[in-house]
Amino acid sequence: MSPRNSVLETRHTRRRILDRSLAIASAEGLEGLTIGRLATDLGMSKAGVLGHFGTKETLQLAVVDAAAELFNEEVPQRVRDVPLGLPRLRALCEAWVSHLERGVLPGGCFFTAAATEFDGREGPVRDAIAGLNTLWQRDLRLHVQRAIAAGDLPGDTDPDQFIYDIVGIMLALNHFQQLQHDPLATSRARRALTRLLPA
Amino acid sequence: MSPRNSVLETRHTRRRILDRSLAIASAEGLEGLTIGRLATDLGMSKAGVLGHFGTKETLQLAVVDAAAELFNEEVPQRVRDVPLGLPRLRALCEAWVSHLERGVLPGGCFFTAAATEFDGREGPVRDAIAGLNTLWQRDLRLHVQRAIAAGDLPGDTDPDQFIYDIVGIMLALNHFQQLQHDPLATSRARRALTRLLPA
DNA sequence: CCTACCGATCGGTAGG
DNA sequence: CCTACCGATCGGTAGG
Repeated sequence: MSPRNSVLETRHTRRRILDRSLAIASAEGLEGLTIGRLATDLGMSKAGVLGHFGTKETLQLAVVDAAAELFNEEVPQRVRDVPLGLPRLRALCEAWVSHLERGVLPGGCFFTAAATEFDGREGPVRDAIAGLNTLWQRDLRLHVQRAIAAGDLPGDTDPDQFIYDIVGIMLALNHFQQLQHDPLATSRARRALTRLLPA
Repeated sequence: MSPRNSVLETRHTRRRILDRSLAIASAEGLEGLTIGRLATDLGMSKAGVLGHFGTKETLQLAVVDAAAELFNEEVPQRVRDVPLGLPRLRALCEAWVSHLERGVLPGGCFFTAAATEFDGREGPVRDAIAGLNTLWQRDLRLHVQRAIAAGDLPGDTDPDQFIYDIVGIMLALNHFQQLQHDPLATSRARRALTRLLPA
């Protein structure tokens, strides 16, 4: 990578590249993220950037990973002390809304952008995005099932239908926020979630 | 354009370009739609393609227009005989689901793809997408308001919240269909809509 | 980490 | 509608 830099500095540079990549990719997509643009933004050479990842696809995979890590810190980690089942499910959704409300990434939800961009393609990047999506939905389903078992949700609740509804609410939030700049988007999301998740 | 072709042939070529563009753009995005790719697919030269539009941006705007026209034929036009208010709203949503179910475009909903791709940018293409979105939602709102006035929806219904919910259901349909290839996506959408729109 | 390249492709133009 | 170009940028490599 760099014959002059220490391991620590190398790691720090990699982090800088990934942070900038997340910001760019959330707004312009994982293809709009070009090595040249990244190099200019960071005041580096293209070869310097690419040296950390080898190929653009490896960079894209690293960015997807970094996005998953960020989401994990922003949502599940923040509510890990909340009791399992319905309370946890409610807390997860609220943390999710709050994450989008705070505009952590300039282009809104990274995974919505990446999923829409790559759902019509093939390859490891698409697979990584779809896989993380599946994992997250499996996690949500677990809490829905627990809530049903505890009697906090009606016994005839269809867990997958329930997750479908939650995902729809979150996709709509991102949509109204990013495309229409609608300041009421988050309160609409919260209202829809309150209706879905009884107190 | 073409000194050898008649006006009719020219119009036909333009139509061919737009049809192919819609297919490409729904799957690969409006940026992934390149002049060279389009020319190869259609067995034309790049200059031949570009001659119909002048610039790529003009082509993109024409594609957005063509997508709006297609959606109009596929959804509102098909249910224009259904009584206004709740019946019409239900028919519109069903035609919308059916449009996505039939996979009219290979990449799913053009506007979901285009909106996600351009919501972080500026310029006439973004404005066109956002404008059409606003128009369509205004149309939906009209029917919601009529349904409320007719007593077919509760008097305390918030029209914008209602539209938010519908949009979420449709976005989730496209999401589960395109990313997860979930064959149950359409039936989930219909179930969610049935719950929202009383019979 | 850099400079200095490479072939391929981008959007677009000139001229017929 | 075509051929034949243009400069700019793409991802990527060689070599230090």
